[in-house]
Amino acid sequence: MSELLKQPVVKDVPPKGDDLSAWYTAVCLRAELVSYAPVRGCVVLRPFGFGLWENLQRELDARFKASGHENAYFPLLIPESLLMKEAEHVEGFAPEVAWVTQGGTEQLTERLAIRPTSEVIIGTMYAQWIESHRDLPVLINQWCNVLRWEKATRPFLRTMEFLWQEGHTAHASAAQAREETLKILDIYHDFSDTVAALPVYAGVKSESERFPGAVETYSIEALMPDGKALQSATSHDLGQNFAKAYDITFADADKTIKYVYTTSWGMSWRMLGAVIMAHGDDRGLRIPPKLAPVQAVIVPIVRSEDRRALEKAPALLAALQKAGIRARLDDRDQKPGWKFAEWEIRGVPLRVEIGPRDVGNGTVTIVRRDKRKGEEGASRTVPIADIVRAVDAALEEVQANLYAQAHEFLVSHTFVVKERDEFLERCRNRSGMIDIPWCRRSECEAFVKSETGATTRNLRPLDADARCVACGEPARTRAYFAQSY
RNA sequence: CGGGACGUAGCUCAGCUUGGUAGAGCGUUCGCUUUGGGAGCGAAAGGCCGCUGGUUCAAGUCCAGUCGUCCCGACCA
Repeated sequence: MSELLKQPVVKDVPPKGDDLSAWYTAVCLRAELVSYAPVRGCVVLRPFGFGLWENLQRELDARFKASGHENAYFPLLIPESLLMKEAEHVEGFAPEVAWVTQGGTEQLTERLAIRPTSEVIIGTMYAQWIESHRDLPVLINQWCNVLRWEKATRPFLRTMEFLWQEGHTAHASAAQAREETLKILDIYHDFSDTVAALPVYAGVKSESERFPGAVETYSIEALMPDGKALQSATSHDLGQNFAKAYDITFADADKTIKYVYTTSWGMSWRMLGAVIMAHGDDRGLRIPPKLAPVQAVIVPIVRSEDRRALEKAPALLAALQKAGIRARLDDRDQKPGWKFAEWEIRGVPLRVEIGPRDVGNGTVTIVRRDKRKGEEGASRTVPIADIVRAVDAALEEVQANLYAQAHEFLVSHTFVVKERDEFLERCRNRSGMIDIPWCRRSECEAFVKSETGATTRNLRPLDADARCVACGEPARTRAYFAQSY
């Protein structure tokens, strides 16, 4: 048999390396994360996909709460007159705002924007709520949907309507606002590392990549297998820009009236797109255990004359669930091989097999999704009495291994470049994250973009005097350049 | 929003050039045999040929418009 024919055959999922776009879309649909809806640019988030979102939500929300934030909910619609107040902000979002112009059968006298983000409506409310320095800080987050009239869309990465969380805080001083902005950046970084198993670069955005109306924007940036970067979350220090536009003032301890300093920050379901693309393989998804809606699926193997495995399985399921493991029993009338393939496409981290052999021996077989079939450590057989401990341990191993693989990819595709020609060529051919000393000039960035398609992803402090690799001017920062999603 | 491709069964597609009875594979349903890597045989169901209009005795097929999808750019989380 040829090497080609020995490869596992996966129906409906093209090889990841051939065409990442085709693979990505096929996997999202085939794993039943999303369906296309009869609405342009929108998707239905199916139960398995929503399960991913719920886990992201639970993990992030816990971190927000632990750092003193509370959840609230603000309206979907924003009156046009309010939206227009912050000039830079309006200009940034104008091309992608959708408008409600009619209510019932009557034309509205004032158009209502469907929120593309909620700085405006939340800022307006903060102006009413905040009077004294004793009212600060205000630390509020909301989980909601937003709408942006996108021209080209893909599941999770860019849809017109998407789910996200947006935090909005108000502070008495610039230093406190900056501290908050960075604290949230750390939370996103930690979430990405420990839950999504996705190493990222965190840093500040260049001027041209900054959020409309922000003083500084910070981001975490992940690297995708095709060498393009994916901005996975942003945290904005808005300074007093929004406070001045929406008149958010407070009486300080020194009896003077001052504008507050605000921040805003968000992570969307785009993060799930990053997880799908970064971790998946030719057999489908590989979901980090901490995000997986189903962490372990029990597949009983029965024969017509021997159905004992099916009888044993519910007790295994109960044991796992009692230990807090998100387990599922697949007792459908399908062949085992069919179920193996099905759950692999869906990226369930562990499969627990119990068949006649296991029943005889009092064991179960645990198979890891992150490893290839036959790879060392891919499967282990353990006594039934040890199932909870063994599954827990294996889940941790999968989580750690997915991170390690993604980390290896990021490190091996980050290039510290000193020569201009090499820099431009690596930007052009999507080598990965191209790390250079940079002059921080918008003209320089614009030139690189027009030449190669790459822009700065984010910046961090310069460690030693150097010249900008792109243009030769004195460098003022280090920058990661890459083409981006 | 520019360039390109495409909308026919749940899915992947053939049929269109040259107008004349709606097709295949996979999937689905039922039955029997199977079950440690996507089973076999038999039977069945399943279609406003994206939508609107035009040409024609006759349109899946030709023409126009429209909506949607995918790819490549520009824009964006």
